[in-house]
Amino acid sequence: MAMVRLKDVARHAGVSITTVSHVVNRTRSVAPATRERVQRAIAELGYRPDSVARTLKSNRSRTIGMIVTTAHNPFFSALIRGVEDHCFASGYSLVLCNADDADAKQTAYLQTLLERRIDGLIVMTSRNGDSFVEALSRQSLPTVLMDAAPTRRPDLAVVNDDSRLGARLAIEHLLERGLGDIALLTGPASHPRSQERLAGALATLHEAGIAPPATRLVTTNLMADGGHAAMRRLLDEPCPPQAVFAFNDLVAIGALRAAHEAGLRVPEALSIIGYDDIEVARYTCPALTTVHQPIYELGATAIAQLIDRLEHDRPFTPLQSLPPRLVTRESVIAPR
Amino acid sequence: MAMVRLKDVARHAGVSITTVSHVVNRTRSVAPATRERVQRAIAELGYRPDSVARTLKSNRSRTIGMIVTTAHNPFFSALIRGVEDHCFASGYSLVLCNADDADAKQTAYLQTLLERRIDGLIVMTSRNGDSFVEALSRQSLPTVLMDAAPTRRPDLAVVNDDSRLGARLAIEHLLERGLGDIALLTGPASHPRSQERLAGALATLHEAGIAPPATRLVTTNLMADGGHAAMRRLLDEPCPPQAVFAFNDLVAIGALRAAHEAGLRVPEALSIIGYDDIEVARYTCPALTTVHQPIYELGATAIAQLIDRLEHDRPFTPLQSLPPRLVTRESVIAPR
DNA sequence: GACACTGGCGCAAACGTTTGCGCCTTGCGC
DNA sequence: GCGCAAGGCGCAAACGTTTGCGCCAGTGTC
Repeated sequence: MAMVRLKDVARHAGVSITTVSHVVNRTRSVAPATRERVQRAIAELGYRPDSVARTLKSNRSRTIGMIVTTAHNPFFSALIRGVEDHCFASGYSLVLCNADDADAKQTAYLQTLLERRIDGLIVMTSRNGDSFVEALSRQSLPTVLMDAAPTRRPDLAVVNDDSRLGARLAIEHLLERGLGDIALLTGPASHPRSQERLAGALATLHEAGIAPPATRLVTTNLMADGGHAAMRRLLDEPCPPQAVFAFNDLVAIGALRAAHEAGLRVPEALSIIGYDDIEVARYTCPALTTVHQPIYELGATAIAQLIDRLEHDRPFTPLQSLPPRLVTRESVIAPR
Repeated sequence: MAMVRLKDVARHAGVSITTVSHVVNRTRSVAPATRERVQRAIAELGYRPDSVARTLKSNRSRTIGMIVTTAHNPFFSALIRGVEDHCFASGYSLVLCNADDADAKQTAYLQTLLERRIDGLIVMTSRNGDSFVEALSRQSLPTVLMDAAPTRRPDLAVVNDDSRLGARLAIEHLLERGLGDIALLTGPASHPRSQERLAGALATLHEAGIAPPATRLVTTNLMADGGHAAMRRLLDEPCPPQAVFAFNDLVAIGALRAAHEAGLRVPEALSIIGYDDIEVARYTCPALTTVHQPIYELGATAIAQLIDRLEHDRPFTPLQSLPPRLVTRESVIAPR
């Protein structure tokens, strides 16, 4: 079925292509009678404007690219969801790219996206490689970085959760419950959020006069298997910790499982607190006490800002940090 | 930074636009000396072809659309991942659309995608609305349906897991363990996979001479909260079942949680089996016995077939059913 | 030495839009 | 009755490619 074009509509309505275009785009006034004739022709023929030709001519694609490191984390589904909803509502399309944190792949994706003339970009990777950052900075492409350090560039914005605060909430909660011997299940050193959480946790402990020994800091891959392995290492030690702060829920779930396998009751023998509040966190046994990130809102904020910039060229807010909050469930021991 | 165009390269290399284009696309022979000159010019200027203009002219966008109902199910992350990886490897881009199973939204997305001249489409929705199916059938757009009934249309292929077999595996496993009183936690009647699983389960039970009463069939929304609610209803009955077959893992996890809350030990007092084998299934306590779907492969198969069709116009295989397999963990009681 | 062929390349017309420029026709003021 | 503004519309040139057609030079054939 051949597509209907502007010229078909024009012929059918007995006007010029120009007029049809102006009717479609409301871009100059057209006599009511003509307009109606054109609109009828559009409806009868089922005309839909070709967005490829539009893009070529007008240099706007109404497409935004999103590069993520997929990490197998349900966290991302919710995030993408937040982005995608808003895109749709504003008539934008989303091109999704899983970059695996591989610098070469990120850069390749960026190239592809540029070739497709995306209007804006959202990047959420745990590590931004050099060649990627460099390639990005050569463009003047409105970009929102998630999980990154703030910058001064006017075409770059950052949207984050306030991980330092989140970590503080977690640690304070444990301390309030009388739990002073806390192990930290961190992420890789290249992961900005992990570093923030680590800094926040350490600062809070420090204020309480606690300086955890090196054995209480275990690096994980931020996935369930990593949490599991880390917890086992901790439990092998002569004197296991009273509590564990896992830097995300997947890690906490792995830790939970390791404790279960070791026959340790949570929270009686060991308290565990997570971070993210992914969907399943409330369904684990025991249900996971965790720091809630406004995941969907994080995505929505990023895209809202981007589209706002594109549509009304409003300047970027350089940094937006959304506050996390504590969700108390069952995996931390009740106060005595 | 203005983009480099074909004409810039042409000027720089002292040849015509035509020649540069042919060098880029390897589409007709060019004298070695000239070719090298052109290639050098391309490298020096950093030329990258504009895929929008290409699409306009050649009517191929190297873009494929994917419409999913996001259902908050980690299942989808893995699936999308499978699709996306293969897309990237073949130089295609993926436009992602969350349609929420809303017919109007699905149709709207389809329109948008058509306007963008996608080359192919992958649809995974639990229910394909009428207006959507009709709009789709008016196009001759190569499309792979996942989770749908096979069709005879040459531009439509279906990729599935063999849910009937999967259900059989689950039920047989329970029967082997001496569990005859089984409740089924199904999905909505509009969900093709659920119907297949239901049919498979019922058939297997029937062969064993068992016909479950209506109270043993509970419909859920295929999410954790639904599984939780369904399980509670079941436990409220005077005589709860010995075993539960949940039609996906999220439902199983909800059920697990409900059993836990009711103080019922799994699997000693109640056996639970799931479906999908999502990442977290192995980390629940007890770890979930479930039917493993080759999720990533499902996605990979769909996209591989689609791209194969687009690139080498190989005809579609109308139906591919990938075999699931049983994964035995801890949530079903051991044989006596 | 005329001829046909071939390899190497360029011209220019598409693809489906958007948009600056400018041409009519009216209507109004004087 | 003339001038002028304004409203209503169309022409044609872009946007950056791909590609059919055809030109030119060089080579081999009889």
